[in-house]
Amino acid sequence: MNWENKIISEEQNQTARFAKAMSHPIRLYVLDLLAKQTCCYSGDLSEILPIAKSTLSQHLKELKNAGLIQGEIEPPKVKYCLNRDNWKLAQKLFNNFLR
Amino acid sequence: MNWENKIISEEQNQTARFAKAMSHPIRLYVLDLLAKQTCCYSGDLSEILPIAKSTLSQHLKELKNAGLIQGEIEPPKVKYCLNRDNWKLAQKLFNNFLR
DNA sequence: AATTTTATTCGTAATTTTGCGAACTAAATT
DNA sequence: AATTTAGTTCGCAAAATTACGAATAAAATT
Repeated sequence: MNWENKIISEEQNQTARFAKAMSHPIRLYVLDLLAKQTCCYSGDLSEILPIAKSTLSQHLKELKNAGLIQGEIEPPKVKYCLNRDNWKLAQKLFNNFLR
Repeated sequence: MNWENKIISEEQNQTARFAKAMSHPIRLYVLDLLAKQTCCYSGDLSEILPIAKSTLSQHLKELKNAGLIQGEIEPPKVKYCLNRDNWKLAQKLFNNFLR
């Protein structure tokens, strides 16, 4: 869903992509948590959130695809952290957009 | 899609709702336009945007349902404007969230 | 009264999203 | 070598989203 028809700018497309990643309460919760602390394990999230592990995995994958988080393998666990660069980019884009 | 399971706060749910409204390039474009000028007619948007009028109507309806815009009937046209109160709320929520 | 203008709603189809449990992977432990 | 632990991927179903054209609505103009 990338309107490159010169009507919608690349900046707008990127903002929409970030918004989409944030548009599900579970994903927003995960981002919120990661923004407030350093990192967390997938298992910690799985204990808190009332969804199947496979569903959580999918949401984490979407956040990764959107570039907002990254996962480091610490066998047998996976530690997730914010992607700080893209988080800053999101700040910038939404700040501009909502001005 | 409103997780009122005390795990996800009402603030987070509201932020996710706004994000969802912003998650489509066409809707983002409309919001961007309305934020930069005062108001505009549905017909103006229809001329600019490469989608059917009925599709545009649906997107405008979603933005209205999310509380981000409002339409005033000026027969036979409809003038759309930002809902400034909720726009401010969105600013606040995203500012907090992305901090 | 018939027509024109502007926009919405309806009906429908294609695609995407969301969610689950079962099956699988990969490393660590027994 | 078998088991345990932590997560992901697969296969599937239900629901939501996106999009279109046709039909409709409502006021203004002819």
